[in-house]
Amino acid sequence: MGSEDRLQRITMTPAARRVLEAAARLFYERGIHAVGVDLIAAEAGVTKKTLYDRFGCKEQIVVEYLADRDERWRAFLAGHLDAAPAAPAARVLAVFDASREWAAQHSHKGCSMVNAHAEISDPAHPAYPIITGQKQWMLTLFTDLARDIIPERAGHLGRTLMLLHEGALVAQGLNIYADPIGHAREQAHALLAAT
Amino acid sequence: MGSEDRLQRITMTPAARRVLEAAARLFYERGIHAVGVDLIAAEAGVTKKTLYDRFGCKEQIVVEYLADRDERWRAFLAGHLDAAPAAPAARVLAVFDASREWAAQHSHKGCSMVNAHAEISDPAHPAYPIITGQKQWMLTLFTDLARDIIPERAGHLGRTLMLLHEGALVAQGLNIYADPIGHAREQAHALLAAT
DNA sequence: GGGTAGGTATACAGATCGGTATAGTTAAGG
DNA sequence: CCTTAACTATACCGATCTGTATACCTACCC
Repeated sequence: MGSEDRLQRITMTPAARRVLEAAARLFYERGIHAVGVDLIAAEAGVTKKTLYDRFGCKEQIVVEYLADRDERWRAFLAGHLDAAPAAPAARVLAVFDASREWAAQHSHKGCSMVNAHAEISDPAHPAYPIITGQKQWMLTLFTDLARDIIPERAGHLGRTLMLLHEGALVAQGLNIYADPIGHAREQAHALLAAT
Repeated sequence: MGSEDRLQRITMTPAARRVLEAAARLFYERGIHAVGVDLIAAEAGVTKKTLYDRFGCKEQIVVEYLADRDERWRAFLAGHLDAAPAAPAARVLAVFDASREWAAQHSHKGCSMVNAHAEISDPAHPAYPIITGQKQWMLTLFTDLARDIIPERAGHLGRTLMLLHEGALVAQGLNIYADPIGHAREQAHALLAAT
């Protein structure tokens, strides 16, 4: 949480919000390097001057895009976990349910973090820790949930759930077959039942 | 096979080969849009004119890059499958072994097809069928292998293996934890043993 | 021995890139 | 009433982008 605060601190005026919305849509849909600031400004209905007054540089827009997406996803997931039954296995399945719903709404092209990682190679890039941070956080989450099921093999189970989840996101983005997240959920269910 | 022949047909002179090698390395490492033709030509020790005489346009270099990588991977995998025991389960594990070895050698940043898909949004792009084609081919392979184990649930098992495999490639590329492909192999083994 | 294929070297064209400069507008707040 | 923040509009900068043009070299092959 602290890391996002240090990175993502920008006066979120109405125009800035429109810029971020347009940038998020374009970056996700076409890729980061393929989208220029002129296009972002035009799509946001905003002058380039305003854009640069708010964000300073394109790199900062990228950082805000990923940090915002990360924040929204965590909040979305938290909502699903709060609404889920207390049974440990049900909470694991709630993660997959959240992912399926999220994918249907915002991400038909796979995980934005994975996609961004394909374009951002330099670990010194300010957006880099956001990408790896979310994945580490997800692994920790799965491991924590696994600890309530089989404490002695929490790490092992957590890593397996992570694999199923990431694989499902890729399969969903590349349209390899229908409803891979549902399939992953089913596999997770079988895995937990066998324990 | 037929589709690659139609797409990838370029006179592979020594200079063209050097261009392709440089482009493959740079595209994979830094992303496709982030790498310019001038850099490719310089790294290949070749004039821009030669580059354009061989490939015509940058897009064609991208196509050759992905088609070549796809071809190499399939040949690499075929070698591992040929060397594997005839037992169906062993052949499944051989795929994961091949992936682990391939990743250690050529791909520390995840699957080049998935990464390229993050940058190529347009399905009309000539490289698009190469990307989706490889994933479909892998799903078919897993399903065919699964058919020799439990014919009545081959599709189901094939999709699960695909999930584990894709998830492992992502986890490996993002460095989420150590040796995810080995972990996926282990899970595949447990899955087949339980059948 | 002349044509052709595969090169090198260099210069350039037109578009687009990220980013800046200048000038003016509008609304809120002490 | 005057300042300031948040904007619009437009023009511009230098760098970099994909792609082309011109001229020359060299080996091979019929």
